Amino acid sequence: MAEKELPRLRSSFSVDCVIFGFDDGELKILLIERNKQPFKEWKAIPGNLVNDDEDLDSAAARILYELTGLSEVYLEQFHSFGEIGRHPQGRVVTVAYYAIIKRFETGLHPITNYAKKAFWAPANQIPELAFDHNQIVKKGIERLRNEIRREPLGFELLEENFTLTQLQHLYEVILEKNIDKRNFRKKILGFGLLTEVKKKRTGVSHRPADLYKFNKKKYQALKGTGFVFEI
Amino acid sequence: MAEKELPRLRSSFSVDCVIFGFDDGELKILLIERNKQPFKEWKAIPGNLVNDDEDLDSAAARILYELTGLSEVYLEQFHSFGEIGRHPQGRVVTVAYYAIIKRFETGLHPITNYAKKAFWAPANQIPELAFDHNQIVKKGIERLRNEIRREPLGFELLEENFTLTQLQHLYEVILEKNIDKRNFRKKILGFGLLTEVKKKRTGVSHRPADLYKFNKKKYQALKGTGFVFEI
DNA sequence: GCAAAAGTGTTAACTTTACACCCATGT
DNA sequence: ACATGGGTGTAAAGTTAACACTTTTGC
Repeated sequence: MAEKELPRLRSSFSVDCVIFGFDDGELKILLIERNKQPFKEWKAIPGNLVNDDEDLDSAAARILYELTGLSEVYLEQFHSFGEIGRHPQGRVVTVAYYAIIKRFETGLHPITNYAKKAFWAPANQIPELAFDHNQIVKKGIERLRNEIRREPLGFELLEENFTLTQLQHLYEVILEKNIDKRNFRKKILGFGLLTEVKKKRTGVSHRPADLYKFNKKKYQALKGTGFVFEI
Repeated sequence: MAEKELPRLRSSFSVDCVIFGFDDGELKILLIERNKQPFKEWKAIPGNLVNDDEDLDSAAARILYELTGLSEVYLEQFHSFGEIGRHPQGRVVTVAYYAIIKRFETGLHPITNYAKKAFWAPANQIPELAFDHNQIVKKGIERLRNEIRREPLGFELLEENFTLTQLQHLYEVILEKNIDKRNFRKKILGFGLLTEVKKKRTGVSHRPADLYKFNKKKYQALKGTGFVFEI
């Protein structure tokens, strides 16, 4: 902790975001190095106080945008944390969101002053973080693991066009189990939600894989009629 | 709305509880009639501001206790609501919890001043409520419906000893679908989590049903080894 | 031609669904 | 004896799990 006396805040609330990306065959989380007290220079997940004229969802979207420049992103509230001593300057309840972004799309140019820098850390090697952020990250990962089985979130983590092997690998990493290739393909193609696109995947020294993209509109329509995506 | 000018609150947070009971073959929700401005005399779900020296979970437990006298109860946070205009007196973010209680155990003696009276309303006939409480109730019911399929919450709604028909009926009402009697029994007994107790169910003019109770300890143990309860 | 990942079907095990009759009690 | 809900098993359909070889490309 090692903080000096800081002014007391009035009771207040904030939003913190667990931002997931997938790269190098790993699930990653976006961290910042804080540029402000308290916990100045500590690593943390992006978060900030909510403005008086701002919804929670808008605050989460703003924080994400300030950090990544991305705006059309899967973003969902998952839990609020309000232990008495979680913030050294006063009572701050935080509402935690998780976001899923296509990692490759963003160059991480924080247009905000609260982050000295931003970087990706592997989800299973998160360093000690400010506040109760380790707890928030833990709960966020749990939630992602649960949700990704019943909602087609995996596609949000990959480029628009992807191979079935990439997709399978993503599920294997997040769910921490091996999946049979043939059964996986049978099931995922059986949903009829993937459209095959021109064969590509060039530059690899082996047979090039077919590329697919996820048909989001079709999923939305099916979902309305009671269809449940389930891996 | 029809409220007169009221003092502005500082930005603050509260806890609201969707309290479920099951009775007369119906899912019920505990409502109060408010005794205080704003929304004095409106119907609402129980809720209150969180004290400065109180965790969110403790606040939820306190509110439940004040209303029902119950304390060892399934109680879980499910969503926070923070739209800008949701509270007429200022910015109040509320953290919503749902609680599941054995309906018969409590006599509803509110030991609190914020409720004029408390009463049970059928979950599908909720009147117009104060604040955004209708929205909170709606989301709470959705959550219960999802959770009850994967967590053995149904038992929390019944008396300690119950018949399989009662249990089946509960699932039918909450999930809004018919369930085959033989298949239901096969599955639920197959988990090995129900212990048969002395035959009773007296006073009914037909063959008396066997009574069972849920073995919570066994469930906890199994859960630790990866077992998933699923209806 | 070799290394590397892509692609492809069948069978057995298991799970889910559908379905109908006799039983124990109170009146 | 009759009305009422309690209790029971089997077979077909569907789903999941296990498993191995050929194909296409770059080098």
